[in-house]
Amino acid sequence: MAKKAYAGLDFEGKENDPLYKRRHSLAHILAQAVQKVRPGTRLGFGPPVENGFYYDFHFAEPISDEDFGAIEKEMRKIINEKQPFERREMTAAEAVAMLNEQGENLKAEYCQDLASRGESLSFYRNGPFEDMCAGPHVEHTGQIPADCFQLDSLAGAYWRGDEKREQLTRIYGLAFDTKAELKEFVRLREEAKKYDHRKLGKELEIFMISDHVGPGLPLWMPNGTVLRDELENLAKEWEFADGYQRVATPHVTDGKLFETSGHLAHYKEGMFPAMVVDENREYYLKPMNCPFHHLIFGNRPRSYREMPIRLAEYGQVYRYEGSGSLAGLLRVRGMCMNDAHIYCTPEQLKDEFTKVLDLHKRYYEMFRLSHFWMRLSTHTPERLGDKYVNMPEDWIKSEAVIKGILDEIGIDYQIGEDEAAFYGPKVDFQVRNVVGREETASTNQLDFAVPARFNLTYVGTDGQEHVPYCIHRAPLGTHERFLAFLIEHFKGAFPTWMAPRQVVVVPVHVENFGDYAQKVAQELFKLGFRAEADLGSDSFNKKIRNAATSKTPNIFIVGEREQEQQEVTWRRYCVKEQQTVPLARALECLKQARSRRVMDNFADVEVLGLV
RNA sequence: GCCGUUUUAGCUCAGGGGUAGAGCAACUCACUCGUAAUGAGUAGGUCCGGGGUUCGAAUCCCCGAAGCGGCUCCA
Repeated sequence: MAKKAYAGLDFEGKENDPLYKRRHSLAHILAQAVQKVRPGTRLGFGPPVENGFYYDFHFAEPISDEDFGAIEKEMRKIINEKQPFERREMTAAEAVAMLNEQGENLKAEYCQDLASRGESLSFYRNGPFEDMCAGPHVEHTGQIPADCFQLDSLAGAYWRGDEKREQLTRIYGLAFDTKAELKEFVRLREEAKKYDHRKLGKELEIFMISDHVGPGLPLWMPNGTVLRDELENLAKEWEFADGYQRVATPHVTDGKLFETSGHLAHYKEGMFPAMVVDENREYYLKPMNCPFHHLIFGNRPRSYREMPIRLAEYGQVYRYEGSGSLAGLLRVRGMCMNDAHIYCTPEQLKDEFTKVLDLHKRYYEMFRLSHFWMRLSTHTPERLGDKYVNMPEDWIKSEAVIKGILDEIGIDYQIGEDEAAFYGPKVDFQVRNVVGREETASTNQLDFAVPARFNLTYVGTDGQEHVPYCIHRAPLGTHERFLAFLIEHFKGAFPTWMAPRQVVVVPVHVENFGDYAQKVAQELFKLGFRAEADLGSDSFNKKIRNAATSKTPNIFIVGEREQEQQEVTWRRYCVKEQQTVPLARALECLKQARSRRVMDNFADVEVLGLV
């Protein structure tokens, strides 16, 4: 069931899909229009993509999205002209000569490469425009509805994805089957902005990023810290049950540690620069926890009898991410990993790796993340000794083991060729949440190289020393990314067990029922709930509104009847109906919801039925 | 890091060469209300930072920072 990955998109077998063809043809139409509006513009690539198409251009003069109107107008004109697409083939020499004569040096270069690989070159012409292209296309431009596309955005993009090459200007366009679908896509995208974790994180006071500290270094506010703590408690419980032991290690270290591990050789530019102190020792902020765990494992001789050894840590790490790639909590420079390293024997590898993948599934199912798939990142033999450790047999063997496990588990997976870590293959989990954000939630690696560098061994049944395998695993990835993802998935409304404020008690009238409200809040507080009575001077309606806009999962309303009967009227954030129940029962239900980690932020989940 | 773009009160935003405006939030007073905004008042700004042009810059120009959309990278 392995699929070939196409840069995050799966176009396999879609070339003949009519929408794919229209998007592809629209890219050509865009290029034709741009060259009309801006003569002398050179062409890069212009493929169809998930929601439309793009084309990369090299402009003589900078362009802005204010030019979109003119370009779109030209595109619609081309569509009106019903230009037929005509395919022709050329020899490489002819094509290169023609492209060079046209001044299309980028295309000519690519053409050269294809020709040297002996590939045949096809060209598509429509109207005055011709582009080297594998096709297929619509028969004529009139087959594209003029109201089903729009130009979307402008972006920089390197020629052939290489940052050392020319920076081109990419124009993105959206295109769908119908105008309604286009409008719906734009609407949903706007809607999703309301749930962006950066917006909700600010509104709900979850985290802040201050320029006084620096970009990519989030400060977790009280509400956000509750979320982290709850997540951490969950992980601790599950890891305890799975036989993990917790460890804690420093944020800085002598750089020799990362020389030994190989990280300094492979990822130095991704680390904060060294601090030189005492006797010119170079200290680094740690970008990874593994070498520390390796030292703990290697602290004394180990026997096969105590394997596997599973060392877990919520470890804070620091990576110098490029300034342009920072994004809210999704890409930061200081982050806390749900990290662990499992040291095991070759015989235990399959079992341990399977358990790790199963743990992922448990988390995703629990958080109702139903759209996830795996990506197996493998090595390429040509880059052994350079990007990858030169241990060809271990690569082949371990990739086969992991493939076997993935096929057995039966979750969809893609192969990411040439994307492994330097010390072994990776298995990433890719997740999509309810607002459509797609992220790598966690990356897990098999490591058959670094333990040996730390001289890690265990004594086997044969009395000989063996080097253990190491599984790096982080099912919740980092606090930062995972919570960013959850904030959006939950649209800011957390289940009772996680919610920063779990219950707010609202009296109908403060003077008359304020004392009872306070008593209810006290009861909740005694049970360890994060609860509060709203005794302020706002109107009753305003208090309900405040409780709702703060996305507090439970509102307890108390008035005359509730006070007399020792009841509360329970209104859940996500549910329209409310119910009046005895206080004792409400407390018991909440306790259950908390201890069972019920996902009561979803409307279909019942809470009152828990007792 | 690269390309494009944005930055005005705690928040969301309007304005624009003659030294700033709204709503919400905050604070004060009155109101005490049965299911999503009670009313009145008060206070609040180095218009991102630095330089330049100008009689005068928040507004125009240059440099920088940060945010956003992409690209590159992502142990």
